[in-house]
Amino acid sequence: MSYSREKMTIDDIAQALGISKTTVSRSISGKGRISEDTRKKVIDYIKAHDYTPNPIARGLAQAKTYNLGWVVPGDVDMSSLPFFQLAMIGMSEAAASDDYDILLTMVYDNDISRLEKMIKNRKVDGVVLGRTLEDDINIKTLVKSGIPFVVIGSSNERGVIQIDNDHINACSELTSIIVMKGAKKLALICGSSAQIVNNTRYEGFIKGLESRGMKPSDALIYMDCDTNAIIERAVDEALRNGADCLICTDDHICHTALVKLSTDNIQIPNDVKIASFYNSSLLERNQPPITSLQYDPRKLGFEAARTLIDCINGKEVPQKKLMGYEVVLKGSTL
Amino acid sequence: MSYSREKMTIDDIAQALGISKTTVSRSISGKGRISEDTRKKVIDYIKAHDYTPNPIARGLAQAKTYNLGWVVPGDVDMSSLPFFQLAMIGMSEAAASDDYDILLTMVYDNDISRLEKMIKNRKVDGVVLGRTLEDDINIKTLVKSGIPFVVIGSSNERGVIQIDNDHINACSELTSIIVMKGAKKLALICGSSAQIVNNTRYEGFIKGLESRGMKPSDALIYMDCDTNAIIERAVDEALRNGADCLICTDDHICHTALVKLSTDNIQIPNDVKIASFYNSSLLERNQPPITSLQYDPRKLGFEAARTLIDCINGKEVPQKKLMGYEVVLKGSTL
DNA sequence: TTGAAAGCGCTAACAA
DNA sequence: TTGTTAGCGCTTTCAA
Repeated sequence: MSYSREKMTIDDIAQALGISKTTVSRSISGKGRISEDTRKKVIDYIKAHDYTPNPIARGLAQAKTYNLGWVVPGDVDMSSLPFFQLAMIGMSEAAASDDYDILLTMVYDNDISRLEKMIKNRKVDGVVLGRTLEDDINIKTLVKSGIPFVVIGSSNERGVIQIDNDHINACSELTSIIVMKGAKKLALICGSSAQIVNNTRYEGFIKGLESRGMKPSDALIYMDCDTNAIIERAVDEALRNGADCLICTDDHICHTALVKLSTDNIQIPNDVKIASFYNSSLLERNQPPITSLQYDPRKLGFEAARTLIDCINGKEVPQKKLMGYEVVLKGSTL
Repeated sequence: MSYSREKMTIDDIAQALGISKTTVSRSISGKGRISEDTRKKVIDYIKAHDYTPNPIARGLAQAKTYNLGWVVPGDVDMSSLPFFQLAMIGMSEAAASDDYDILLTMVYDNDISRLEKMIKNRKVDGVVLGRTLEDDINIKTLVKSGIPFVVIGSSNERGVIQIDNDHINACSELTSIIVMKGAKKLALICGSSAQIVNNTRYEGFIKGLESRGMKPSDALIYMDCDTNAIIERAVDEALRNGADCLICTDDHICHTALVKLSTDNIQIPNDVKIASFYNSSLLERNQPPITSLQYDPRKLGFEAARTLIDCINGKEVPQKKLMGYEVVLKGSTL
């Protein structure tokens, strides 16, 4: 294969074959009626001469870019990095199979100018938002712009297409199992309630309790554990109040809790059990291994891109799609 | 701000202001001589009406895309995901400040078709390759294509612009310190020699030994520890041969070694010391904490993008740029 | 089934 | 300093 930079155009092909540009264009796109003969002639010529249409020109003519925007927060903690990377890989697979590319944009809590610019510049045909917040300015911006978009996560905003893990049932199931296995006093150590996913996990937790005939008040709930200090304090307090199992909403929290427990010489699972509603490599080598929920971020990204492309092409898509999960029981809740 | 999709063009502005398209274009780009008066008039109008030029059209006219390609392996192990994510964030910062966007491409060991396509489609003005291999097909492809590109990592290929961590000095320094602190028999557990970085780390290790008057043969060297089984065997053998310190070339290896040591009930640092040539969050919560090298992948990405943009603009850039590091001594080598 | 011609929105020679 | 005029490479009416 040669990547000759000297560009062959649709015109060259037309001339070489003694037909018109239009015919060549139609043969390539498959639009409009064309005789099989000429069509084959064109295709063969293209293959033989290794021609690639210029997508920029096509973009100008069709007002399309064949790019999908991928919007991720630029200031997340280390432990959620793999999630975004995997979702991106999934997206890229779905996109590639439809000849779309992924255009990356970073947003920050106090600065979404890059997203605004990407939209105004019309550099993408649609957008996937990698994470949702309560009262999300990114979503508002996207809605207002009228550009097709899909979010990974859930949203209360009207009409937003959502691809999410089935957090409610997953968290509920894990909670329920833990209660069934004998835990009497659960403590939920929950991350920032600004992130919708944490509220969803909270709901699942409650649902799990109730499925076992317990009430929210039977548990110890610590919301908005944003910093390591707050997490440690929550762990402390939970133990003092007689918690026999700590449930962490993500692995960063769980990790911090584990460090705290280890420092205080508290044994798992003998002194207290622990589980996490999200698992990453951070926890996998812990001794004992940590009971947790397992999702597939890659699939999430894949589905988001597929759905977005359908949107762009004007197909009907479901407003919300939930992906599966696995409950992985390990030594930390024996 | 309004994202009105009804597109204003340069023509509309020209007409509204009673001047020509050219003048408008020149006012915006700053190219060519223009009176301050008309220039200001145009700029004001644009601001007042919230006009944004269509980059696709500009791209077609200038044969530029204002996109940088970001090429990453799609099949890496979990532990190196954060590295790529951070490098990407850095890239995106540098790109944004020059009004470039990042276009993502995934490559696989046995399939670089996405990269080839990105190049042939002319969807990017240049490319950053996120990792280098010995005899790298991606690099060969890029060289052949003639497109400007920069690699993160090192390469033996002629004329390739490289941005890399200063692995040699970093690894040498860490090795040297460990010897100085009393280690007599070092074992190097090294990853795949298909990745250039591992060979570079090996070199640094040797250099460190020699700086203390030791010879390579004074150490135990295990190359190509690609799988967990091989790593564990290497650990086993090293200990049997009297190693008093294991040096792992990356944190995945280190992690696996730690699990093995823990299983075998071998105490760190009393029975054996351990250190890693690369550190990620995987290791940070280990007890005892692990001595390791610390780099800044974000800076690496930033520098790569900056350099690439300079390349694209025809500036002279250094063939190779090395970034700093920190040696972080922790309890695992006490 | 095919072609001519206009146009997508911008840039850049060349003139004036 | 400004304007005229061709394009950039492709798609898409409209006619033939």
